[in-house]
Amino acid sequence: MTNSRNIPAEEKILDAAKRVFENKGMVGARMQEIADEAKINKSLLHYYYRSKQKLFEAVFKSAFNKLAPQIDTILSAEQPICEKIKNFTFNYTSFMVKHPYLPNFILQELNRNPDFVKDLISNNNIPGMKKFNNQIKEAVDRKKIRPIEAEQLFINILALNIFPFVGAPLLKGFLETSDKEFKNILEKRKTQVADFIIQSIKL
Amino acid sequence: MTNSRNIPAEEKILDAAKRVFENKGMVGARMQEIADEAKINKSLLHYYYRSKQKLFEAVFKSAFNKLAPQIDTILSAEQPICEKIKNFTFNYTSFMVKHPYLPNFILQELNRNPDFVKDLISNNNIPGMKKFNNQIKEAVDRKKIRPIEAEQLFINILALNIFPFVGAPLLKGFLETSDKEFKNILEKRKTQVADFIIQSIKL
DNA sequence: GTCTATAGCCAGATAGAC
DNA sequence: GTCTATCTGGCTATAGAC
Repeated sequence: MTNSRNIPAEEKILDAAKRVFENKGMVGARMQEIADEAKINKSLLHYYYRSKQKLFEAVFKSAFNKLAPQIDTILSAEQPICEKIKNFTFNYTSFMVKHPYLPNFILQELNRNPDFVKDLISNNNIPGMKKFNNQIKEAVDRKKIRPIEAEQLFINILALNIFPFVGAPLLKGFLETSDKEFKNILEKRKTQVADFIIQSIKL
Repeated sequence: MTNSRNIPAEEKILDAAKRVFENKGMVGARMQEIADEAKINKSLLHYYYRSKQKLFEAVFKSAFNKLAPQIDTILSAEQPICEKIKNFTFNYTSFMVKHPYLPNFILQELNRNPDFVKDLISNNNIPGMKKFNNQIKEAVDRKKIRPIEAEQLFINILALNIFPFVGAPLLKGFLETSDKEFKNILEKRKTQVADFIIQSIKL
């Protein structure tokens, strides 16, 4: 029964909530700020989402459901390993440049409440490590790549791709770069990270 | 004029504040919880540190001053590049296994307030990238390592070492490992990360 | 569905006795 | 220096008119 001509209030709220929560986190966010951002009365937030916690969960799930499929491609896409790494690196970094707060938001909230992960991953039909494990074992056995454990390779791939966004302020500090220069560095990483990894595992 | 026989209150407060802030962050921490943790009356916190903000800053600076010198060794230690990477990886991971909340705390707060970095790094007589830049350029020119930009290598080294701690809940979820197994994986990284990097840059 | 007003709680900070 | 009691403000959440 929502007003169907304009953008429905429920949607405006969720959009605003995403912006505020992703910036300030669950604890730092204020319902008033979300209402202002949505240009809507504060009590409507409760009308549509009952509580701050419920609104937060809607935002968090939506964010996680954006990130998880990206990561999943590394695990289960049907591609030779090197091609996979190249594609993932390029796609992931392109995506994150557009949503730079996303990884930080997710990691911050997961560290606050580590139990979240289990629900989310099992609900999200993620095939887990099995397939990736097999792919790496096979590639090692057939002497296509140097011996490496699938787990360690997986961590390395995620680390090299995700950390530049989570650690941006630290990196900017040590590198003494402006925001613009840093963006440039990220741009280069779209291809260089894959090269770095492949160089390390190729025979 | 502080009581000098027992552990001084000021010190007990700072210790307790470290534990609480590093767990909950500035916004999530409660003065009452810090007081309880220190087994001290809440108003003493204000007596010694005036405000939550001031207490937080003391904790944050102390944390940053633990982390920064570690990172600095990558930039300015007098060692051949490969040896440097091996030492850093081993030392950093050993250190972080003992303080697993530290990197997450620092990154979270830096993302909340990115301007912090400038003060901290300039006050901390960190020589910056210059030396590292020269070292890498020279190694490349003398054909000791494959061509790579110092900035990118620096980011890669930090990413591979820091991310496993910041991203632990996410990684545990995807890898489907228990805490114990994950600790084991980290243990292996003390040497494997260096091998991974060196493999990638060696000729 | 949308608004105003306010209840109810909790946290940081201070006053003031000892 | 340390304690108890309390002020003050800010925030989530709800009641109730329209």
